[in-house]
Amino acid sequence: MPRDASTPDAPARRNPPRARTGRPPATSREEILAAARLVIERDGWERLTVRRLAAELGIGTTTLYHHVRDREDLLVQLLNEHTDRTLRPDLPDDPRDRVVAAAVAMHDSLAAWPWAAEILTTDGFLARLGEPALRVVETIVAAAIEHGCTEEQAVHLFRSVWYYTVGEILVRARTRDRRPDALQPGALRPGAPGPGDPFFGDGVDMSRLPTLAAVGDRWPALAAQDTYASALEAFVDGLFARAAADRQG
Amino acid sequence: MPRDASTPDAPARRNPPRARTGRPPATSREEILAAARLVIERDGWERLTVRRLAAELGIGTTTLYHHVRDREDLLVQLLNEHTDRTLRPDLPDDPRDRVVAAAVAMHDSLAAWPWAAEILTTDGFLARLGEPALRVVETIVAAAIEHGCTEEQAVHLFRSVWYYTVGEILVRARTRDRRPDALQPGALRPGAPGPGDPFFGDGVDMSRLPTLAAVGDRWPALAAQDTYASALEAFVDGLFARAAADRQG
DNA sequence: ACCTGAACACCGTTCAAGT
DNA sequence: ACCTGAACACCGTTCAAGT
Repeated sequence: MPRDASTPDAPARRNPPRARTGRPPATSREEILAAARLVIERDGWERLTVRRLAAELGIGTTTLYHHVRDREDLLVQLLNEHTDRTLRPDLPDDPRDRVVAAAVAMHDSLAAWPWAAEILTTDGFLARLGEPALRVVETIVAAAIEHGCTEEQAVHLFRSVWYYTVGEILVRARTRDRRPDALQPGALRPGAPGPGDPFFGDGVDMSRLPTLAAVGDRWPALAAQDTYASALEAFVDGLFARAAADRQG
Repeated sequence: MPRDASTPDAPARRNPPRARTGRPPATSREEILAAARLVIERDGWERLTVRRLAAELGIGTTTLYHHVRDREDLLVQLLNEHTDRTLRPDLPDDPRDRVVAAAVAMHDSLAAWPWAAEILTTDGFLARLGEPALRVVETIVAAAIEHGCTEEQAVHLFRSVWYYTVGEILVRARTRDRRPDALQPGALRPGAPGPGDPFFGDGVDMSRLPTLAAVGDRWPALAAQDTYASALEAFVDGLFARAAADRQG
């Protein structure tokens, strides 16, 4: 029976107070996470599989399952380690600005690791977050209450901001770079849209969609502009205004 | 060389004006989509694979690739057919209300099919949408312009609303039902959180997260409440206000 | 006490050949 | 003109055994 795979190695295990019995461990949580980062950096995020990671470490695939519960557990541990290192927001005094700053910090930390997209939406993800990430959640909910929200409104506000943030990261992570010089696999496939093709209307009659037809090929360029923070501010202001109105009656 | 797999069968093919040569087609786009819907309804969305779908139709796996370009193309066709049937929003006269109504209609149509989550974020998804879905995009962008937005602001507004909507659908689709009577696979696994366990703080010191500690176990119940439409209204109002302020200087 | 080969039960996609 | 078996190149996960 393996020891609990999702818990970090107990200190006693790494600094044994007495001689251990049996085989020494072939690897550790730290080595596994380091190897995973190496694979991601060297071969790309798509190449990080349980089998590949084991091969990278020179251990049997099965052995990995003594240190991580499953693939998802590996990913959550990797992300928690990443937020541990990168999520240190500067927090303004004003509660409204604090909500925005905390959300932007969370967004930037997650968006910097495209593979985060794969686990952002898994069940109970929020509850599996490590302390640095939970601190940001705490910051947002507490600031919303400080601004005048009820506890319930504050939780709803966080959740709405979270949906927006997750959606932005997910869509962006899967949107291939459309710069003209970006050479993509499949870019020259006969069916693939090229620079000369219209963005909308592959077989659609655009005469009944005049606004989209007018935007036309400018859509991808407009969509590529980063308006996350500015729309977030609008969202937070709108949510605060609505919450205040709801409290009034 | 197969004919273009992503285009619907030409009418001439289904009603041949003269005798065809060669083998008659073993299946059609319509039969494939109908079989896919059957597999989803009967076996669940996770079970819809290219191989299973071919087996369901009684044809070789390879044959399917004459009718769909790849798995993603199958999914997009399936979703376009779904929106074709379900996306018929009632549109109010007021532009602001029209943006909200169109976004809610789009949300409800997509949220009703949990498997939509898998393709919502694929590259160029918006451009591959069918006419009913594009009509909703048109509605939102046009209404934003009617409300006073520039074309650019209107596109950005749509995109922000889209991120929020996609995030909501994705997170909800992957959040398992937490009602006490919901029996889940793995629910009795030793490591899985039970009703008695705290929601937050699996190994985290909650004393430094007082607000989350105070919310505690009530979080999942609060998170389960549907506030999509109400937060959407706040978002749209906030975006309109900000766009107006930006135009002022 | 810890590690592992081999197997289970699958995937999406493509090639070279049928019919 | 249309269809297909077989293969390619993989997956995550688990079992019954090693050492």
